[in-house]
Amino acid sequence: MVADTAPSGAMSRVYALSDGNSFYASCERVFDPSLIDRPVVVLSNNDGCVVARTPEAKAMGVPMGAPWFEIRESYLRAGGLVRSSNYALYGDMSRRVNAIYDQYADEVEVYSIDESFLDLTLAPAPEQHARQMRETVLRWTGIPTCVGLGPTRVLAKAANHLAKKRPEFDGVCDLSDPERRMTLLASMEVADVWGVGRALSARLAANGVHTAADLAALQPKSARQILTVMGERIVLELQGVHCSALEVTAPARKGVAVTRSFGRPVSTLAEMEQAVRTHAVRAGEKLRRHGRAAPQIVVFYFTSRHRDGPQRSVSGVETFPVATSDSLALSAAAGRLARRLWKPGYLYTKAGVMLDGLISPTDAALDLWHQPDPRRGELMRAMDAVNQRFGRHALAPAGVTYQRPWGLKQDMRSPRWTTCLAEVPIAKA
DNA sequence: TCTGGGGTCCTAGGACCC
DNA sequence: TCTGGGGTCCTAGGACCC
Repeated sequence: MVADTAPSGAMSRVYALSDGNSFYASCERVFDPSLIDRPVVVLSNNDGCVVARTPEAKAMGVPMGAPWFEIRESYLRAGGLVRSSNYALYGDMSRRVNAIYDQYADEVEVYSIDESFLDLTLAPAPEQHARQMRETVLRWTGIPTCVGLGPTRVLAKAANHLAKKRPEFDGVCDLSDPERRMTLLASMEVADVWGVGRALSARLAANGVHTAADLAALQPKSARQILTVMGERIVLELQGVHCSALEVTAPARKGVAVTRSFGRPVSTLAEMEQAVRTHAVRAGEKLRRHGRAAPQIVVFYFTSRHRDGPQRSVSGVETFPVATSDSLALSAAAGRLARRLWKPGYLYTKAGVMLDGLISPTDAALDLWHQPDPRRGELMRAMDAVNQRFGRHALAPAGVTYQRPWGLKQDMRSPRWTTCLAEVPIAKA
């Protein structure tokens, strides 16, 4: 039996999932018309692998996640175009798109840089409403989107998947109607259901579950046996039973990590120390932006499995007397850990700083012997304000430099068209 | 030369306690 | 003769997501 509303007569809702098509690549196209109708890929940090592809690049057979060094030659030879990722641009475009969603929906949950859940329950004709919204987003920002509609978030996600894959939907798919829903879910592989990855779909296949409709037809109890509570929730939501609401206000951060591959391998302690101290300062900025404090810091670094030579992977932790978001304290601790863990004779390729178990600074355990210096808070606020005004690298603690030979590769980054005054486009008469 | 970065949630199992 | 059992807390690791 298929339940179509939440129990006890609760009002059934209409959720939408709207996302930008090939979002990063679409952002690049908005400001560079020479990319229109051409194959374009956008690369991950460090120009490592492909993270976004225009339909033309997909048609050339470039797989998602393809290592750039592997496809580079043949891709460029075939006329493909490429950009390093430009997060300043994508983040700003995302903000603009969400500002439009806000005008069309009662509530918006920003789920990721290119996806938002919308509550369209009060819209008289949700599908029409979604089509109008889609047109407005395209006209005002230049970003093409697809929208999926359904009574639960899992169904809205599934509908969005169908809207993207099936041109006949023209960018909007509605799974509100139970009969139509079962027909369409039967055409969808179970691995394409939100929350079902490689491991779970293998487990499901062993139980004869191959399509999204098969999964929706399971008894929630058997789903729980096969997939634990997550699976039970997915099945209920596929059946139209509302289990998860929108998270309109972002929940407090639990962890923060800053990790980077090096532009080239690092073999000296001086460089390693500088790298992790720089990561720690960035982590401190994130902590303060989210209003959190870290009780401890973890530093790690390792060599690459993809390289010959001796391998080494280490990590160490230092606990603070009082949870902190002070960049100077974080950086000093990171430096100590880097030294403590150091062993020469290796080509290290990646290092990172992780802060977990974050708390609110006001909950930081008060310690009679370790009273935080109030001037440190002032200093951090001043530093953040200066960097906000004059750019991220304007002011940094000693021992942290942004002239890093070990830093990122991003040789093909487009200008920060919308967020950096020196790089805004100039219209010619 | 060369394979991203940053999150969340859940579970199993060990430590510890009474 | 005979050597408990149940609860809680924490952590590591797996799985998933974009």
